[in-house]
Amino acid sequence: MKKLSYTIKDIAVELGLSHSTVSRALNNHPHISQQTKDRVKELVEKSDYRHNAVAASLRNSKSKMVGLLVPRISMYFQSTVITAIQNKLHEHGYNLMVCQSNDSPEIEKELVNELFSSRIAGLIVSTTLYTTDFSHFDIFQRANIPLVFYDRVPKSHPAHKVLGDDYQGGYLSTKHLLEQGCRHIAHISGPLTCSIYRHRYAGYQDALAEFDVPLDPALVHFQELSKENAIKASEAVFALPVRPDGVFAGNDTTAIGVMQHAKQLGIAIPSQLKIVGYSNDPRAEIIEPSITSVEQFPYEMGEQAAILMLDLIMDKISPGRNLISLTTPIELVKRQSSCLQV
Amino acid sequence: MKKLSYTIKDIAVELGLSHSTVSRALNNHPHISQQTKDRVKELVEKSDYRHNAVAASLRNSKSKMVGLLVPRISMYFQSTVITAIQNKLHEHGYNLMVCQSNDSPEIEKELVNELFSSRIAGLIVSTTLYTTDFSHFDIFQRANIPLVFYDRVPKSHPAHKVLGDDYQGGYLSTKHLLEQGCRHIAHISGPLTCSIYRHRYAGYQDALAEFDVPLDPALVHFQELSKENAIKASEAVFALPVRPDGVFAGNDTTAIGVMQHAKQLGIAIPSQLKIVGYSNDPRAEIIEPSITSVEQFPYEMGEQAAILMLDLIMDKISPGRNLISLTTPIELVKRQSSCLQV
DNA sequence: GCTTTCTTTGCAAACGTGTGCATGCGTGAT
DNA sequence: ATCACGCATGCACACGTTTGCAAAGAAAGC
Repeated sequence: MKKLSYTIKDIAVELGLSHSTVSRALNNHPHISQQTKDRVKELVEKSDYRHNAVAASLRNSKSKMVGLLVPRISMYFQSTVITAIQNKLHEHGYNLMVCQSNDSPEIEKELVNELFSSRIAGLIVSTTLYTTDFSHFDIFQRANIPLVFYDRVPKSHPAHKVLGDDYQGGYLSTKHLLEQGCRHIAHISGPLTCSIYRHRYAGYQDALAEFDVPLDPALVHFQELSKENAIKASEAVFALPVRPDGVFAGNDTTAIGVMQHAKQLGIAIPSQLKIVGYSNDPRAEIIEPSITSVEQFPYEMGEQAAILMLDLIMDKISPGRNLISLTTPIELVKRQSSCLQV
Repeated sequence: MKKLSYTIKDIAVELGLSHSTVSRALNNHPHISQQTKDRVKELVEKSDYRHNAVAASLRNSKSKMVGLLVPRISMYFQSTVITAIQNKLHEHGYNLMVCQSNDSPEIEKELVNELFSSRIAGLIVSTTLYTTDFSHFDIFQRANIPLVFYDRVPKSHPAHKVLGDDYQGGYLSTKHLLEQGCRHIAHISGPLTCSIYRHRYAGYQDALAEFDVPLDPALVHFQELSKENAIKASEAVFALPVRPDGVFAGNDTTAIGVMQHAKQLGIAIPSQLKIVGYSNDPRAEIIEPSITSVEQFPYEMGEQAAILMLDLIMDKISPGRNLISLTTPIELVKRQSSCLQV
């Protein structure tokens, strides 16, 4: 009980065996007698010996760790996805190494290399808002290590993807506002370098076109979705000669910011202004009036990404050229902010 | 460009050097000529070689990975702490392996062993609600691997700790309600197996005593802090012959549940009932009326835990005897739910 | 009793990196 | 010419585990 670390050699000498026998006993190798296995496992149980995953990983060139690279851990959507991924991986004996890029492409690139250094079994990624060059991820594909993108995915980069139906989210939100009578719908969303915002914008455009409502560039804002930016954009659109009667926001933080600003201006919601947010943040149903939002089912999305990753690791998927792209459905949750009657 | 993994040997033969020279060149060893270092680094730059942290970790018995074990990732408090820890560790070249126990002591024990298996440089833990036996953590101390608990910490187990001032939080919350005139203050909180709830309860008791208000056992509920449980406890206390005029809730989810239930009963807030929550969840300031809550500064707490961990790893602060216990202050954020005037 | 077969175990190499020690080379002093 | 010395590099082993192969012993068939 005085050593700092114990190895299979220690228990081998203790039992008068070779370390190979101990290794095989612990791995339930069929050529080892039951008696020996029992002796080994009994001693291991009551000792401070713990399997050294580092040594095993080196020897096998196999790892039980999956990397996860996200822009920010503490956003509601992301932390729920992480929860799901962690639970699902743990079910299958895998661990998770979590890194955050803080939406900086430089940090992202650095972390990709660090994660590769750790010889992880696979990498799951949601990119930064500004990642347009995806070549730093290619090392994983060249090394034949599974790589799965989710939510924020590369534009035209060949890779496995799990994504929400952002086009449909944008389309349904805008259509809903149009059906509620809105004709001047502002769109305050994130930078178009990012896949999800491009798709939502496309849905917004198509819905407008369907209702023969012309797109007014003055009503469209794209920037990082902070509360401050939300208020700035809000000030801009409410200063226009024709005030908007609807807002489709890129997330719920923005929707909340717009709503609070509108309240200050004395604009009645939903009668004078209707608002739709995105992601169905817990705050959306708590605020008054409650905010209509697009549910993305982040837990299910995380599970899908994890399952896809596990399948890729286990080689259950033909390793050839077939790239998998899963789209998880969204659901428009209608609340008071956009409907006179709910 | 056809191999799957490259090693220092590959670039050694490419340059006509030995792998030891390459290793030393990459580590900036002083005995290697600048010319050789440049040649090595140039080739490494343009190749697919990446340092193998697994092999280095085995050779050095040193790791650049810190483990984090939390009950649930996606709670606001925890995900903020994780964000802080990850950022701080990354500043110093360390990575983070995140596991969640889902508040199950069995899973926690299992994960502690898995984390040890990965030969992490240190472990940061917030325990489950029900962990009363902490012996599964001892292996880290016996192996001289830094171990830091935060928030939910062991009762009388010798270990480094970073904790919020839960006693003060409980005391100030209750005192505030008393000062606002409440005399029948319900306390709906988490299981007393968990340190933080014990401390908050002690603060609650002391504040009551200070105002000569007797503790009414019927007003005190301890269970897992879900919304469902909040409503159940709420129903119980509002069915009492003397209705409570104040509620000190163990978290904001509970405070929200109580508030919504009270609204349904037609109880006016804050005039007939005053409510204080805990953790200052983003929802607390958004709901109407906004909820008074205890800010725990989770980002600062995470940073402190990470800094302490890094100090332990680097300085090897004599890990046996001097146990460090840091208490981060709290702040009562007064809002409409508890004050007639704000 | 001898050979074959099966069961159980040990030996030694390998994974990729880091490092103590030895080695070789060039320079300058004696 | 010899020696000492500093500099740059190579050799070989170690970290702890897994695994192909060999081997020893027992059981079984002739």
